[in-house]
Amino acid sequence: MNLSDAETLLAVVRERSFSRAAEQLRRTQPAVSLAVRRLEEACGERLLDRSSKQPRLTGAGVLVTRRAEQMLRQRAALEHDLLELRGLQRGKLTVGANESTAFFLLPLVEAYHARWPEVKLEIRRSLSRNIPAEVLSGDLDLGVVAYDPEWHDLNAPIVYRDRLAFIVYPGHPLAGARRPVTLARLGAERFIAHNVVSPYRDFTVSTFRRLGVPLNITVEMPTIESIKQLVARGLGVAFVPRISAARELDAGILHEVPLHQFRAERPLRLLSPRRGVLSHAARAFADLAQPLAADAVRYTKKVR
Amino acid sequence: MNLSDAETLLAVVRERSFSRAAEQLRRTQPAVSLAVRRLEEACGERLLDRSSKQPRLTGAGVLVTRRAEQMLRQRAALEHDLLELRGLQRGKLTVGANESTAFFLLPLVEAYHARWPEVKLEIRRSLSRNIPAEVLSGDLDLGVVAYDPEWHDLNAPIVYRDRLAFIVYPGHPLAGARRPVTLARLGAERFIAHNVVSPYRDFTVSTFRRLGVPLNITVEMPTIESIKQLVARGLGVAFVPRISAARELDAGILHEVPLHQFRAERPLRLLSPRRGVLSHAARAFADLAQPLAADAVRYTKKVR
DNA sequence: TACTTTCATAAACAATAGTTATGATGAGGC
DNA sequence: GCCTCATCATAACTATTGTTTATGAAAGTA
Repeated sequence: MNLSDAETLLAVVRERSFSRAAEQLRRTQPAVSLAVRRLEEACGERLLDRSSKQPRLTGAGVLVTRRAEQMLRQRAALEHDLLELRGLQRGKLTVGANESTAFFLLPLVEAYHARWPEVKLEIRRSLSRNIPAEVLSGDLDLGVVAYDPEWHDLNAPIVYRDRLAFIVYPGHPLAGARRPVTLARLGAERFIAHNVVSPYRDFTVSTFRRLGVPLNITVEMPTIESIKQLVARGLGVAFVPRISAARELDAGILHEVPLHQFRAERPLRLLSPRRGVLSHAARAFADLAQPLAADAVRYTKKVR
Repeated sequence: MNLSDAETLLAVVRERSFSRAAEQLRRTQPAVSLAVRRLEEACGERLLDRSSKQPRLTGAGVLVTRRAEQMLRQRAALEHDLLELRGLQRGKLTVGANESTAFFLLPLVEAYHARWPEVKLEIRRSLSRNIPAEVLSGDLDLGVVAYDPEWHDLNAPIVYRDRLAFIVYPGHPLAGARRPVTLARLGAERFIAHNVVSPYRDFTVSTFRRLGVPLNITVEMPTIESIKQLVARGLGVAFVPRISAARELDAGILHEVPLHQFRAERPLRLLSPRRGVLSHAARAFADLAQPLAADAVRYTKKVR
């Protein structure tokens, strides 16, 4: 059984004539006759009674047309689905990020969702080092990491440059500092740190050690959000990715203090499979990330 | 888009391999590759991501397989429908008859329905003279009439021989008559007649006239059923098709009186289109009518 | 009865799908 | 790290299928 033959049968029924059906389908009349015959042979039943003036459906013909209509409806629905998918009125997109890079995604998610509300966008927390493999395996459509995986089958363009910001609460003695502060002056501070191993944390610990400055970590918290809250309440100071504290810094809830001798800047990269198929939804996300990234780069440069 | 290509895609997804799918479908591997590619070209989307070890469905692929499954399910359902139709577990059959021939159909309907309860059997009352045209036009699948239409495009085999029975109520003076009664003795009877013009009635009226016997019609009734009831209550006598009174005659509610000089026997014919398609349901009905008819013929002959 | 319309059929041609042979690519074993 | 095996892609060729052109048969219509 063949969809185009089914279409032909329906045309014959609709037009009540083989020749008119042929005309409408831009075929010749024998082609229509043969199509109907093919169907009849496939079904082992006569589908049209040609004995009277107008072709009439037989009982079997009624069954066949009913099912054929269903099938063609499915095909039409599929075409519609695909159009939607292409127009991003449908689809699913899973982006992997770890806790700190997730902050970078927030404004992107917002923009993406505003533009294409019908695409289901999922940000999946994942261990930074697993993300490349997950992108490659297809578990993730895209990934955001703070390092270059240097895998030949992954694209990993830089989409953002973030840096660690040293934050304090507004009443802190350093809060108003205009000029960069030396790291040595932080030896007396009580630090609130992330209890997850990350490149940022490693860098911080090793830099302090190198300069012989004591790093006094008094509290460890599982999320950046909780770290910011503690800092805002004056319980300590912290290093956090700047993007993750942007809102609080703007609002004056937290203050950033510029530092000498400490520059923890990491480019964020958007990982996508080089060979695999990027969905329309993923491509749109990447396209959206690019200009936003440019802005972000300019912004961080200006501030720095 | 093509159902067999859709099947191929599903096989690839199921087997997670082009070559295994090919094996299962009794095709070569390139045939499978081409089928998938055809689908992809038809959709304008990649459907399978071949970059990883196992082919993976893309978003578009998920949409396509979902719809393809639906379509194939429809096709399977259609096959099932056709099997049912062929096995008479489904279908519809419309048989045309007029009021008197309908009685002939009663035992047939019973037998047919008992054998194939899933076939919707409709007995449609129709004017006798219209039935041939309705069979030909397809409004009726079959027709039963008491005359030979002699249309070259209708089959009209005799399936039953019925005759007019002269019926009286059990207490009637003629009720017990062993030997045939002459028509002249009926001149004093009060007749209950059908108020519909029919070959039977015409024959009766003209026979009485020819023999100079008065035909005293005191009541006219619209249905045979009502005539029988009046006769049973002793309100008069009547001529009715024997088949229509068979039950009452057997039960002794009515008595048949054999007559001299009066033999109104008409063969009932089953009309079917000679060129058009007979449904399985109709053919089964005709096949059922044939042996039953033979019995009936023997039976009436015996009684006569 | 001749004419017209409609569908069926046959032969030739065109298009499509399938096969064989071979190449590219990546995974796994040594 | 190199080789081998497995898997899918590609190209050329072949087979199959579908379409057209040409014609015939049947039935309705003037």
